[in-house]
Amino acid sequence: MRRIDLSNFQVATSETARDINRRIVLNLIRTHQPISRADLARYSGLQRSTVSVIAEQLIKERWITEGANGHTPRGRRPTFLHLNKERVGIIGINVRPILTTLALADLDANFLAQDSLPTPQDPKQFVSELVPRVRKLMRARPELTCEGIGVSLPGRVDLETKRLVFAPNLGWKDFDLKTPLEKATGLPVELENAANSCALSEICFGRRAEGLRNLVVVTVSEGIGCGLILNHQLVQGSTGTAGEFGHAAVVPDGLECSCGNRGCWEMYASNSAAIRYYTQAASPARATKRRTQTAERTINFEHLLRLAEQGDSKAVEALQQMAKYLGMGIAPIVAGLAPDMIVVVGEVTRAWQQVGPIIRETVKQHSFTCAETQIVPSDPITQPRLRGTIALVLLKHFGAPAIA
Amino acid sequence: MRRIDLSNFQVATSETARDINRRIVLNLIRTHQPISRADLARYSGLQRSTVSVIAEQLIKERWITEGANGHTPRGRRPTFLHLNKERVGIIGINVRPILTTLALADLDANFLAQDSLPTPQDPKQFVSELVPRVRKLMRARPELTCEGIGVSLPGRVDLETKRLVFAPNLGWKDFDLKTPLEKATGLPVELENAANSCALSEICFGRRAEGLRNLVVVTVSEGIGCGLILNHQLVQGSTGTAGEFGHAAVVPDGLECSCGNRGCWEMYASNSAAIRYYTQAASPARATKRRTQTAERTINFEHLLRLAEQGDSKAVEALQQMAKYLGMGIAPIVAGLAPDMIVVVGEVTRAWQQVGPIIRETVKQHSFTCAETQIVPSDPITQPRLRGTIALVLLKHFGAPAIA
DNA sequence: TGATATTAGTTCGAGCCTCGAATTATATCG
DNA sequence: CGATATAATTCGAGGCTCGAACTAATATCA
Repeated sequence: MRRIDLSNFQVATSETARDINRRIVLNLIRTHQPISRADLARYSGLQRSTVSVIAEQLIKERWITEGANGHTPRGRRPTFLHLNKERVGIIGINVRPILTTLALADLDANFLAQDSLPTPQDPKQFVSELVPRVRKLMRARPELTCEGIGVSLPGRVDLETKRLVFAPNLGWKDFDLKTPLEKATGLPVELENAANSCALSEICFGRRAEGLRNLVVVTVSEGIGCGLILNHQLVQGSTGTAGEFGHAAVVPDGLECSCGNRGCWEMYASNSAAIRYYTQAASPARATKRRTQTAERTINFEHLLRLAEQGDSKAVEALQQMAKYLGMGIAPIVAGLAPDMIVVVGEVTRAWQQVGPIIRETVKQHSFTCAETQIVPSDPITQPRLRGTIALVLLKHFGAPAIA
Repeated sequence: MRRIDLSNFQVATSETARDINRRIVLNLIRTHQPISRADLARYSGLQRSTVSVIAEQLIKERWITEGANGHTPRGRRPTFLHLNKERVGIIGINVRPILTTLALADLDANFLAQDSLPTPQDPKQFVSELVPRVRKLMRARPELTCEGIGVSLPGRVDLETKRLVFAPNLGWKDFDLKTPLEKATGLPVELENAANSCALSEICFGRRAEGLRNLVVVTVSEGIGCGLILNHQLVQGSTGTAGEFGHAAVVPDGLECSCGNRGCWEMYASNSAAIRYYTQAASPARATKRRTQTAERTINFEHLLRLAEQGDSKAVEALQQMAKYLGMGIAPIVAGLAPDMIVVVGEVTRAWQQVGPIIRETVKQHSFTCAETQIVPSDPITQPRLRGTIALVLLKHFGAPAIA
């Protein structure tokens, strides 16, 4: 039961009921397509007449189209409805420190065209390089009306100003990406943290996680980020910085982190940490802090994974150590939020056969009730970071209406 | 933006708009009373005619009443509306290991009558002792129609079965309190964990926390519990066990906890922990584990607080140690959930002048961005545990409607 | 082959809801 | 007293869902 937010509510008008039911029908079509009007009425509980009117409206607005006829044991054959893939396009942009990928997607969140560019150091230059590529993507399928642009960022976006306020890996500080992108393209732009994007991708399109009420995504790369879906909603916190469990301490008075805190989770369970474990094991005598940092430049995580796959015992041990700390950081999340599922995103999932059992075991040891929480790796094929940006835009039409 | 839950949604009917607007109006009356229809229209954005119809309906159903006339510089005087305190009663029950308190409250969550009883060991006996007292409370103001019973419990309630599944301090195991209480009284019963109740109390009636979007309540007594309000909603987790940050580790391989984990937060920051710190300091030689446990029976936390108030340095140090660990456990919550406010509930708030600054300082040191999160003590006068049970019942009428 | 049963989808009036203009009620001020 | 202003009500227009009645299409069976 939600409390009504008296500082920001929407009253109901005569069209509110339609808005609500239309969104429900649209969602049912998306998840059950192809589906007949009669079945929509059965699934939704609405009258067949009401479904017909809504369907007519959706067809007129070209959100859905009629398809082939279905089969029934007896009686008139149903007309199938399905989402109109020829109507709407969404641009998704996944900004990462080295490479930015972008794509045009249809209503089913299938990618129709993709592109990528090296991420420049300067955010202004980034915008000027990005805009022509966005335009090119839009021209790739000119029959599609572009509904908006979703952007996934390795940082945090201020809830009010929509400015990027914290992106240490990018080196950008307090930059407004939304306004110039909207001006240049004429499309509404939605920004979101990468972990949050992944979380949206999972609950909207995830094979196992779709529709879950409570889900936590843990993105593991140079740092660790968390995307929290609780009560079917993204948790952004008071200023948009929720999810920074990566900077919660797992080792009291441990290693100093760039955030100023000591013993942060991401100092022990990130890709960088695994590399540190490896180099320390490989050359224990020289394992001072300085040495470690220079070593990080010579071996990267990709390399480490390959070594582990080849059976290099030091690499395997480094991954196991990383997995143990991943589990130790996930444990309090399981205890505190009791999500239905935790999805791990990142290169480390490639070694899930070795890493997964250790994470699960550590969580089991360190958390109070994890019986119900599944811990699974994300499928990188689905490109959750990029696909989440599509969800970001689609939720405007498919999400629950803003009411009360 | 919320994703629509396709396994559990409500379509809109012709009455949905009224339901929504009615709840908005009811909330505006509650927070702004006395208030005129014209002002309600201004605050809500609804037409004056619509407000009038809704007000008429609420008056007819005796939720509100017309009061005195107001004053305006010119023009017809407004008729004030306010909640009808003579209409609805709510029974609240706060179950604690030693003492159970219960009260009858009005629509403004003011207590009209209170009662208490020693909590018996046997849950069945508890029900049979409780029921006559509930009936007595209802008879105290026979003109009030009782809307329901809210119960706050030191344990966790399974979301589906509504059974109490985990209440170590009570010694009850998997007990159904709801069904017998509903049968005996004929009233709907809502059960909720005590920390969650406090959280509801704070966002519904709290002086500082009312209406906050993201709030975490930390209840500190023999153990530590957390009530999470995120996006104006209680977070219950997949099975109703969310909030058990008390069983997240703050000390790796630390003291063994009854939950089986090691180094749990509540082993270091609960009242019991403070007592352990005190007894260890008072007789360091005999501070084996066994000794400590027997000592706990001789000194209680109440006693410790009084010693600290009198300036006993060992007692003060014990509280400071407790405060430090409180801060260390709050830090990851601040980092991970970025709430607008953290409210600390428990006896320890009596020593807030000493404890508060240490908590704040520790959190500042150990969390990434706490600039926005206020950390405040709850006011025990407001009886948040008990008042939260009223919120539990009132939210059925004042909460956002279940839609889509 | 034609009657019957069955299912899909449409039509249309009843009833609920909000909106907004017009109207009524009641103040203050010069 | 009349002008002006504010509060509250009245009432028709238009949007919405419901549900009964109706049309359309198909399989079954005598």
